[in-house]
Amino acid sequence: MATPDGLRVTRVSAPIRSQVVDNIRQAIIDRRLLPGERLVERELVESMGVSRTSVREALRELAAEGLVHTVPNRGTVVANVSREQAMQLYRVRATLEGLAGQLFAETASPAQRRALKKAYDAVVATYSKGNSVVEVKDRFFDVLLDGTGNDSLAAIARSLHARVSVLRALTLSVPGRVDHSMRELGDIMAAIDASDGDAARRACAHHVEEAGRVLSLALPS
Amino acid sequence: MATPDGLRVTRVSAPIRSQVVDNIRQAIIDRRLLPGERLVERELVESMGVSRTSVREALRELAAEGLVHTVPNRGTVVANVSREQAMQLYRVRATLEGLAGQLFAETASPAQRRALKKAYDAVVATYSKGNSVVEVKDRFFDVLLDGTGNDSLAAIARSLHARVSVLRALTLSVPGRVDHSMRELGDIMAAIDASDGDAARRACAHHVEEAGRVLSLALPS
DNA sequence: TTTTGTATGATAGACATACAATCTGTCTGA
DNA sequence: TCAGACAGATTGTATGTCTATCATACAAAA
Repeated sequence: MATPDGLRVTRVSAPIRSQVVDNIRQAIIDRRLLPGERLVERELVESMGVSRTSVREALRELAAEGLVHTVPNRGTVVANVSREQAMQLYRVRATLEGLAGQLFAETASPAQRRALKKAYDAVVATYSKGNSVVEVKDRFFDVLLDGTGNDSLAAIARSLHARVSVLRALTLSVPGRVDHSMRELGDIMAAIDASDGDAARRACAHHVEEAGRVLSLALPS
Repeated sequence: MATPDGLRVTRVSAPIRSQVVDNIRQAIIDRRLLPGERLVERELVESMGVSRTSVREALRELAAEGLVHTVPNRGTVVANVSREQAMQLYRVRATLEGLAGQLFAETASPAQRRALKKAYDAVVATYSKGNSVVEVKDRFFDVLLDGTGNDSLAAIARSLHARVSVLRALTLSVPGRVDHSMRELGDIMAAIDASDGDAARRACAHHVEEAGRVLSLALPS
């Protein structure tokens, strides 16, 4: 039977616990919850108006994602990414986003390329105005990951991105970083425009590696 | 105060929940639980002798790992890896294990290299006897991951490995695959012996890609 | 003064129970 | 035949209880 995607019914009632997961995850990514901050079950229960069951199950999910740490009998805290761990994560991210860039350059559809170009233009426009490029750059990489045709890769890359997002404030505070970053983004765009998979891979990997390098300078060792 | 590490008390009792996680995860990896099989909470409660709370929290962790799927109001099943998803996962694995091989070749200590050589010899010996090389080969890659010095990479690679392990029976059933596999392993070992990071990366990636290619032939499309 | 012992409070870990919500069949009656 | 009602099974959520562990404070002893 032909079932057009347009008719597909999205599940209306998401479990409460997944809303709890999303709330806490977003709060961590947005730095409303800072590394090391305790996530006391009772407080979460009260502030979110759900049962302890839902809160605990949500915390298990987040722990498995690596966004929080649970110490037996002591509770859960927002994961604190050490300097060394940050370097490790950036190394993995560089490799994976390199793969993402390559796949996009090699396989993305015209529509996906147009979407990426649009996202890129938004980054440039925001940069020109002197505003923070954080959101638009996230959007750019979101589009890029979607265009890889590899959902597993996208999911893993996004997960890693979330885990290091707690450090993002540091990266951006480094003077001159944003300018370099823009140039690297331009290189990525150029390689993709040329459908040069190998160049796209190198450009994406380089972009993340540079961010990691800058971060290592800004991080308290 | 000098506190020798030898006196440190390791946590005796892991949380029951994590034992439940380990049990189910191992059962999935060992194919005692097959893809699609339902994980009914009540049955798990009875068979493992723990409360429903512990079982549910364990299932949340496994779901976050991607080893099981939870459909709201319908329950949890062992994750079924589609052909396409398998290809995606192998692509990511190839990249990550390539990175692992490179890091090992470039940074592993002499002791770690000896351990890897030992694991390699065990694979060869088992192969010569005509026995299944599954376990010894897992051991080989375990040692390799440990020697990368990148725990984050090791954790992610192991997680991916677990997710595709449900398909392993298929890969091994392909005639001639084991011989090819042994040759690829030899290439990896040679590159690492030569401390040639780039060659090790290519050899490791190639090994996984070949496994994926063979799998794609064996998989019901 | 420093160390050791003890009390206490806060919190998580685990369990049992209860009930609501949802899905999956089966059965019924038009 | 088939829509709809119905029952059973299972998950989703909430709640109360008890225990284990940790942090802290403070008293007692050396």
